[in-house]
Amino acid sequence: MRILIADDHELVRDTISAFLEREGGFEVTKTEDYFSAAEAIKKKGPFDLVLLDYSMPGMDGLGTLTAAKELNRDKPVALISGAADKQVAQDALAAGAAGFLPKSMAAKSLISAVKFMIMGEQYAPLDFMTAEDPNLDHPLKSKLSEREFQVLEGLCKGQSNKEIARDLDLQEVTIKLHVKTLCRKLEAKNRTQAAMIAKEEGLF
Amino acid sequence: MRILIADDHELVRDTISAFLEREGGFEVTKTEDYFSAAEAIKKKGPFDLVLLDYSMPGMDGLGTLTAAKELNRDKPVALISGAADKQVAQDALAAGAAGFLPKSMAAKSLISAVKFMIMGEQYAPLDFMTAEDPNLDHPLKSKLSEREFQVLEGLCKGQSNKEIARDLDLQEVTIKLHVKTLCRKLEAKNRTQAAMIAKEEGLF
DNA sequence: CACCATCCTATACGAAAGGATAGGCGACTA
DNA sequence: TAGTCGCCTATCCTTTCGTATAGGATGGTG
Repeated sequence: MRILIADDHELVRDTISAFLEREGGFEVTKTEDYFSAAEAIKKKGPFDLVLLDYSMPGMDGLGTLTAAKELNRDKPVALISGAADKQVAQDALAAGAAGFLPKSMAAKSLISAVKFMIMGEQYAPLDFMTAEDPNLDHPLKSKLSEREFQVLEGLCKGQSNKEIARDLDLQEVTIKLHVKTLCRKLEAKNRTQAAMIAKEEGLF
Repeated sequence: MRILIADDHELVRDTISAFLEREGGFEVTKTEDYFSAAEAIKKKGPFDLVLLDYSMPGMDGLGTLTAAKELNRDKPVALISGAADKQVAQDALAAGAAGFLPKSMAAKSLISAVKFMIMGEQYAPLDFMTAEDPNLDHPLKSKLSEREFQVLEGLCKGQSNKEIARDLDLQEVTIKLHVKTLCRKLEAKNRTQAAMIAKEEGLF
């Protein structure tokens, strides 16, 4: 079985390929960017599996991935990434990627995953895909002040301004103020919409 | 490789086992309920993989699954199901199941999945796990009348009663009524909480 | 220091929401 | 036919929300 691995981090590239060769008995070709990967695919015919780093020179989103897949005559092409989040993984799989491999995954699982994808299945670590998106420091949290954030939490519980005021030991008018500014920042036109936006962001 | 498959539907049991034997070269043992499955595990030693139907005589939730796993000396035990939803699958995987196989899956993928699980990995169909839970006829939908449901949708968009009334071509007072009864049914104390409840149910 | 931002409070007013009660209408059922 | 139920409308009233405007307290910064 022949595998192409393209990653600009030499360490990653070499350890993964060494492991695949030694433990999995695969024949591995290595390149360090997308351009040379494309070259390799053209020259050395379709590989049984192509692993592309999501963030390396030449990679420009999912278009590059589908291009690679065409080059490889529709044989499986998967993404490797150290940083990308669940959303990217889902999009990639929807776009026809054979799989998504976080660099954090266990080496042993890597072999299984590679074999799995070569068989034509789609792979992604279940815990990775299932995990609630902690959204890396919520974009909201940085926009809102501490107080506004607390008030937003109250909104999400369906509390009235008065109740929130009691909980935070403030006056009701103050809560009103926070609700207003908070709605402006979230581009919500009222408390209900603000609460829904927070919910959609996976907050609370 | 030795596999045990336990399913009370004879057709399912036989077709799957026949396929696994012919195409995968596995040695398959069949039983029709959990009790005889447990017997088989005790007698014929640990299997490389045990497939349990989620709804067959003797199965009582996830406890039965972990029990089977112990019996099988911690070798992989997976669930098969025709009807169970994503939530069950997630819980099963969290409880240590080796995988979750909907009966709808392609036979070819079944072989891959079985091999994958025998290697010690966790398997579940990505599209199944990723899909938004259409929650089989939302429990809410049955409690609420058609109108109330439409109004709830408006609430989730953060619309005012007036806006909802315009959209549904009704009077504002009517919307108020629906909001009130809808809140009572959902045990929400106001529109915001009702919207949050709907959101949590994965609605809209 | 003056300046600015954030947070808190106060007063006031119009808009919206929430609650109660009552009645009309169509559909279904005993 | 009368009774029931879901849906719609109406009136009345209270509470809550949303907005505006103004001012005080604090803490950091040039």
